[in-house]
Amino acid sequence: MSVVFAPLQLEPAYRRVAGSIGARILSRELREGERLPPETELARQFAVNRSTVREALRELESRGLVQRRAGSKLMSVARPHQQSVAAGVSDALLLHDVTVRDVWEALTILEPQLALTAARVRNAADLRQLQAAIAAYAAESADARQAAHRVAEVFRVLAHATHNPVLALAQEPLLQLLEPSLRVMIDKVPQARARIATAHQRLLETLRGRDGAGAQQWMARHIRDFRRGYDVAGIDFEMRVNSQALARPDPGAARHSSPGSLREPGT
Amino acid sequence: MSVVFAPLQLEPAYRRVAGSIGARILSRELREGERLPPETELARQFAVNRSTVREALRELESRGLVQRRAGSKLMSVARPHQQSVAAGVSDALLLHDVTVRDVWEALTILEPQLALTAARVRNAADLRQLQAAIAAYAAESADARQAAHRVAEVFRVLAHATHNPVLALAQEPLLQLLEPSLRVMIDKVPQARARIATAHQRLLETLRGRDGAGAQQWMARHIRDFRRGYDVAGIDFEMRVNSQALARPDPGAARHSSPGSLREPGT
DNA sequence: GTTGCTTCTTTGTCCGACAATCATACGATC
DNA sequence: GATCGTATGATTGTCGGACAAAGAAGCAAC
Repeated sequence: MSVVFAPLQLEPAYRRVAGSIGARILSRELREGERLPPETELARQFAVNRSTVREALRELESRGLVQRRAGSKLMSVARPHQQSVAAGVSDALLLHDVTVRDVWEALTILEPQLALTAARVRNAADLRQLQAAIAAYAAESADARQAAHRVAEVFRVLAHATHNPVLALAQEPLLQLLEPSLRVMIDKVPQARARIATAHQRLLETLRGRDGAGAQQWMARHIRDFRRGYDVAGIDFEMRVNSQALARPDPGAARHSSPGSLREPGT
Repeated sequence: MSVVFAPLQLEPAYRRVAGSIGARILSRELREGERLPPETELARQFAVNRSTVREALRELESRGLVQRRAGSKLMSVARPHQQSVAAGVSDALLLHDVTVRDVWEALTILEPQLALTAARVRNAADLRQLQAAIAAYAAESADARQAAHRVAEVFRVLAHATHNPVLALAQEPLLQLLEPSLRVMIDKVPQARARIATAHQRLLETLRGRDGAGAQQWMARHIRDFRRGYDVAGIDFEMRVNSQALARPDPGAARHSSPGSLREPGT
């Protein structure tokens, strides 16, 4: 074993095609919304078969870099959607045996800081959105599934209020992993709903008053409450997060206040 | 517009095939390492053409759910690799116009908490890894590119020491986005290397002594130093993070101490 | 034990084909 | 003039078949 060679790797054509197109999108040479040539044309340009192009397109599609706009046949360049990216992260974490404790601990670390930041930089529109999201939670008290979803939605709006896409995207997988167990907790612990509502109100007040420290504290308490609720509900903290019912916000539904784009164009 | 219908969406076959296989992996019905049947066999079972199966496989492949093991032709079930998942997140953030400030702010929020947690739960092996990573940085003082990479590596080891895959995976995109600008900073600011080395030493000491508060403080200072370095280097904080030279840890290289699996089997 | 050969399997890629669907243009109808 | 129906062309989704290249496995030869 004195002479060693690096394993030379010839990538298959479909991956090189995907890489080539992907690189152009990443470098912004192809802009968002721009339409890709038809498959036959791509095949001609790359001098490969259409089947090869199609395999490449499937890869780009699942990376969220290209997308078919509703009612159109041609692919167009897209920016990966927050929730689909987060779904990939959730899947990965799921398969890596993440426990409820792991998710809860991450929330403990992230959310209070997030609330603190939001309290500092939030604007009037953020406040309105937060109020709306909180009201939506308060209005929905029947279905535990819905309620859990609304709680997650409040977190989303809060993250959005930080005006930092990095934070919003870092949080999203946590919410997706949290929701299933949260649903069970809300279902089993009667007093949970009221306690959550109270926390929401306090958060809204502190954000309104730009009271960073207060927001931080109330968020910390909010998250700590989750843990107590889990204990009462008899949810094992060391259990792997539930794979069955992963909460994926419906990508086709634009009716929520949830931000589809990570950052609004005007900022 | 009184009568409305939901748009009925018939998914194409290749996506249903991918979904079907993917669901079985997610539900752990197919276990990691298990080999998938050959494409022709899959085509037979799903009663579709092999081309269709191949398109489905490309999607699963790019989601990291299946993988070809070195020197094997058959696909085998895999767990998405931390760094490939994070690369997807990085791409998304890049295209969403994330600025250096956004990344730095997220680091400010996440890293001190991460250090605090690591100081609490780290074990002897973590300490050794951290020491090794820090030594690797100290040894490499020529190439700014290498140096930036080693700094990121220290962060990775630290996150690993929290024994929480969620935190490790949340951090990874930040590191990938940070590295290019960090490289420039280290290159342009002579005193940066020494300051980083000092921070590393303090971090190591505090972790050794399980001094959570100390670790938190030194990490906060470490990150704050980055900002000062950026100012000195004349890096515009409002600039979009550099797309060209995204730092992707070489996936084929297992020589680092960096954890390939998010969670070690024994935990 | 290594080397060389053969056979089989499986993938990567190609070619050609066709129905279904969308875009567009052009009349026909009210 | 606006709406509808229809013809036409472009494009995708899917299919069938084909073949070279590369591992895998077995077996013989050295």
